[in-house]
Amino acid sequence: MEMVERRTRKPTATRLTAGDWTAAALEAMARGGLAAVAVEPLAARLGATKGSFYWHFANRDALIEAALQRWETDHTDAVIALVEAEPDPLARLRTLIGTVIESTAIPGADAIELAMLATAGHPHVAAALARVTARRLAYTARLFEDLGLPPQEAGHRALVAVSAYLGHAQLAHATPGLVPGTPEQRRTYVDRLIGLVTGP
Amino acid sequence: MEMVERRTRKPTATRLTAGDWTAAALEAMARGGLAAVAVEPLAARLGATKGSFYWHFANRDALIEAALQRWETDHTDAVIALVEAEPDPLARLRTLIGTVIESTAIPGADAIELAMLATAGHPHVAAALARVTARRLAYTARLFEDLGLPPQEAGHRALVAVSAYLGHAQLAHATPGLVPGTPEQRRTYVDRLIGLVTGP
DNA sequence: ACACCTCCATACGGTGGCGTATGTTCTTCC
DNA sequence: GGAAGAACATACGCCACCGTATGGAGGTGT
Repeated sequence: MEMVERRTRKPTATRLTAGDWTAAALEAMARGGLAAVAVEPLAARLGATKGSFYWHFANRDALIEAALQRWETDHTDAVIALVEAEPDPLARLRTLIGTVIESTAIPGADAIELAMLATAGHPHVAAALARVTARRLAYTARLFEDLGLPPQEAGHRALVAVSAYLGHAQLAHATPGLVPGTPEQRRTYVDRLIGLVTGP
Repeated sequence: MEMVERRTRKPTATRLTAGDWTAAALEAMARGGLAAVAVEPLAARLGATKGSFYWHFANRDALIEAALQRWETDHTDAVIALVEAEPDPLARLRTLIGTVIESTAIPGADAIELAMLATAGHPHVAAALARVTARRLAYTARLFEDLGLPPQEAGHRALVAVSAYLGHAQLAHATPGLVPGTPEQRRTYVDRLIGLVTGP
């Protein structure tokens, strides 16, 4: 809600790059969804005008596409890299589930993801979402296979696990009170969830 | 973009009721989300004008509130009533999970629900969603308690089950190709899901 | 059959966002 | 240090939607 300071933002940064716009677009998307990725509000937030934007991008859709691509590459492999550091398959699965469930408790951590799910009707969003989800499912299924499960069984459990994460993210966002609130409650819940998806 | 035919729609239906507007609002919400619940498009779709709408409702928000309330009362107890017809707790759980997962395979069946999750930021939507979700969780937890599980354990499994449903609905909507496609695949998946959430 | 109330159409002003056209400043490079 | 181009500002027309104001068509009772 900054009031005046229009021309006194940063000592540098009089000029903007395309990356500044995509970053602002992702930030806006995290707060207000895809609808908040609007040229003029973004320009106001960046202390610029549309004239700048339409030099860097052809139109709003081009910005959305660029922002999604950036998110996809930046964010997708982060968790996988973290998980891959664990030694054995079971520890990797624990780390994976624990990390993603814990992320739902951090306000705004999954905001972009939820915004994308909320706008799955948009072509670019649907495409990005499909790629990321496919990779997640494949990776999770591979973890179950490493645990010794046959492919179909591993696929089913991966689907349950990913669904449980997505649903949990939804619940944590839409109805925070109905989800484990304290870190300990989350820990025991995560343990129980892991126990169920790795059950006999 | 209809050109003329303004007064030649249905033989009857010259006058509209508030219920007609809420029904149209829910239909629009199922197709295009909350943003599609717009007064003028709805009026055009109903063959009327805004003059009619603003006689029945104070503003757009009042329509949204009425539509949500109608959905909440109409749709909430439907599944529960169906499930409650089953004899024993395990059969109820099977029917519940089978029904809701199967509903994700029917195109547009969960559209309103997904639209609401997509717009959980809206106050009325958040409130309706919280009420419905709370009742679902409580009911599902009660099913697990009827299976002989202690309250906390039942609550955890209910959370897993509801999350798995919500996540599955998201996946089925956003990335239909990554979810069991044929009825048989769904059946075996549902069996496996039930087996996991009812596991030891 | 006439006044009345209900229900609706028409017309209007306002807002917020998109995209374009054109001028303006800053940079860079010779 | 001046021209060329890059990066931006300004101003405009356009569209979609919200909400209001006002008048006019229906029924309805008496």
